[in-house]
Amino acid sequence: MLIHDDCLNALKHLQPSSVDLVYLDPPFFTQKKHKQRNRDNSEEYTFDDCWESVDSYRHYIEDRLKVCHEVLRDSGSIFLHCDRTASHYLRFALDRVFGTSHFQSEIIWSFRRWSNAKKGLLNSHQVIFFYSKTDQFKFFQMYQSYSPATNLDQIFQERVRDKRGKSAYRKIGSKPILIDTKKGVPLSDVWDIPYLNPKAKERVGYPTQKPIALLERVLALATQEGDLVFDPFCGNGTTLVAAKLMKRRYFGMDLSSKAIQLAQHRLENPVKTHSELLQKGRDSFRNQSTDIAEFLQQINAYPVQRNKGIDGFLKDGERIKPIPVKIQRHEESLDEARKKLLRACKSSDFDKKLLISFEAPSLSCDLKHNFYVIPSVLASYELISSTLLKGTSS
Amino acid sequence: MLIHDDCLNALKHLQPSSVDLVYLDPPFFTQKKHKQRNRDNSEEYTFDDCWESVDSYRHYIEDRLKVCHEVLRDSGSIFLHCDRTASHYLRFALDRVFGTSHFQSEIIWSFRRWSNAKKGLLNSHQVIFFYSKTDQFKFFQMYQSYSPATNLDQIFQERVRDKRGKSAYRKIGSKPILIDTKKGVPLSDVWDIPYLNPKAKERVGYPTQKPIALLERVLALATQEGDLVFDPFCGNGTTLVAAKLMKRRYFGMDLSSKAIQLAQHRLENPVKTHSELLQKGRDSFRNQSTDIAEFLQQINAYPVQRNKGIDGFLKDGERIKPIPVKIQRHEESLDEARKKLLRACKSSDFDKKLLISFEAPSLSCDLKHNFYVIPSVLASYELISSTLLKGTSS
DNA sequence: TCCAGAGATGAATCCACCC
DNA sequence: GGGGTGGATTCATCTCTGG
Repeated sequence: MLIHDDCLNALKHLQPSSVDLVYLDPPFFTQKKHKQRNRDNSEEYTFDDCWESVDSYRHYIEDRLKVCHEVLRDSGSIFLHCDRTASHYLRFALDRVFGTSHFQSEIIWSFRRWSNAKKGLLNSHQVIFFYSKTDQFKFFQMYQSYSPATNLDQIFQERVRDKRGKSAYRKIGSKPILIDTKKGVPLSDVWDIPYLNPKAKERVGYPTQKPIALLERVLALATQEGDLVFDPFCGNGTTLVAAKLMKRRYFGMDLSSKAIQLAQHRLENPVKTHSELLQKGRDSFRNQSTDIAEFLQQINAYPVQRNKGIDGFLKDGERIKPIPVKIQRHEESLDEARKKLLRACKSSDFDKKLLISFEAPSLSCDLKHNFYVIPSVLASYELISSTLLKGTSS
Repeated sequence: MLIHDDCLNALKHLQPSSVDLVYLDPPFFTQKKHKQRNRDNSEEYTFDDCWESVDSYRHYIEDRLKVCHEVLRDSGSIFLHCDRTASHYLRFALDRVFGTSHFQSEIIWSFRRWSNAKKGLLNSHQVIFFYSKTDQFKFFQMYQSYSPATNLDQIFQERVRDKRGKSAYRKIGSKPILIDTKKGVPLSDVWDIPYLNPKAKERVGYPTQKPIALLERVLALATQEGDLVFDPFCGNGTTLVAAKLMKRRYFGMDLSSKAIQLAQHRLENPVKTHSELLQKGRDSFRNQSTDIAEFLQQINAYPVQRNKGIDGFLKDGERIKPIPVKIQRHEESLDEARKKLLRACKSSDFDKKLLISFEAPSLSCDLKHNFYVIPSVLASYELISSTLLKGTSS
């Protein structure tokens, strides 16, 4: 259900104590007008985030939070999305409306972002406050995998306390007792979820669009199938799309009729980016074994992850053009490795190329292609820099 | 320099406008008494974090922030460490004393933690607010490496704007032009720095001890050699130790004489954990190639990272004991793989073991050792679960 | 019914020992 | 002797009990 109205009037359309989850992404008090054009430039979406004063902003928010509180069931929760500009005001308002003791989590949505360097740190997170209406709230624990540094062997061993109260592993004879497989680590409050890619199909051109994956996680934590989800500032309707995909009922409101139209349209044809990054996580792109990574570090090169022919680029401030490096794999012949590197370089104008080989007998150089081969046993930053980096061609 | 006194009196010891960086880690308004014993149980360190009301806490902090503001140079900055309990109050205080426009960053210190599960998300971050005294503040940009998902090839291509103002890659003929090597991505405001390990030598037994690595990053961002660093709640003196190691001058105050003694002692013998984790990052423990990881996922097994003989454990809720799995590598013979798995299992009472082999001709089972070998071409969750997981022994 | 304090808990990490 | 792996330790915890 979608209503074009101020959410202050939500009670005209919703029963009190009927909603299981409120997710809202209100204006952030940026004091700016936000605009963005859609894909074919035919429409411009805007919203206004300018206020007379902090106080008027605070009142505006607090009044609407009160309505949210009223429509929520006792077992319900609210997730409030904010950026750093006014997060403290928003949390204050939540404390007042929901009560300090119903604060559950400060969720950090962390993402990687491309941006020009400014003075200072690159802002790459937003905050989601999670409050429950009462102490008895719906919550479905999720688990994440153990850290790679964890000693899993040991985690599976049963423990007891000895007489002095120290913990020890229970053993029969010399062998420890194994216990049932564990589920993993409870989900942390720092969520690394990629930002909606500028080219993602999921994008509809509305400002501040959130990835569906983020909303899916929120819905999975606090609702079941059939539950009612309410988004009082629904905008382009990401929350509602996520709800629809996950078989929750949904109700959205927005002051902009264009937003409502857009959301309506999205709900009829929900598109979710099938992104490998979103599904498998950033690390799935890491295809280098640690050996290779260490080798690259040794010769002072940047690692490159998504290229079969190039493993890294040599770092050197004085050179204008980077030099691609490939490290021969044990399952590759020297000639195969050579071909892969050349193929990968075909479409660019690298002037020199470097192959590190474990089977080449000595340093060699094919001057026609400016192709250097260095045996891995000799490879060092010093040798490389004296051979390749000195004769700079710009 | 270390002074045993309330930092409200800092001006007795410090000139106004003399300090380059203030880092503080004040009480968090947890309304609890915090204690911890040191390594050999000879000393107990405590501090009190109980307050009459939020207001008294707020005043306490605000008064001390005013002193910090006064001792700071115009080019100086303040980093205020807080947890989620009262971060909004602290930020209000900073806004009032330093001015909203001097807010620079909300830094998220994120870590992995071990704690028993509760209803809700596992709290695993703390917040550091970064404010500058003026707009002209010292800041030394740091860079981190590109995300593995980044297409580095493309980053190195020069870009220009076309007539319509859209950016495009500059090409000569069909080949893109390569530009100078880049420095990396500007440091983000989400910092993943491991929590101080329970067994770390760096630990001195004082509650809430922060890792030196965290402080080093703060100091590197906002100070140079010789600069003066002030910690008004220095506790065990981590900030000062970091300052000393980085050749900054330092000044610490604390209300507890035990803390001052401890800090003094630490400064005389600064110990910093030489941690592989801190140096190389968590991913250095990941020694599995993506192929192996995908294979494990396919057969529904937990990956194990730190073991030459065991690559994973089969997941199954109904079984009592986990079953270790090894996947034969191409550079290993079947017999080597077999031996490695058996050796790794020696000290535990696993009842079944599974080896996935690319050279075994067919499924085989050594009943004496309960050792199963499955050819990799046949390996699937269905086969494995019907062969190994059904006949449960508890 | 609420609060304080005791008791149970669990995985991430460094360390030290062992081949 | 040096890399690998088992073991110990911890709680700006979390939960439960009893007064």
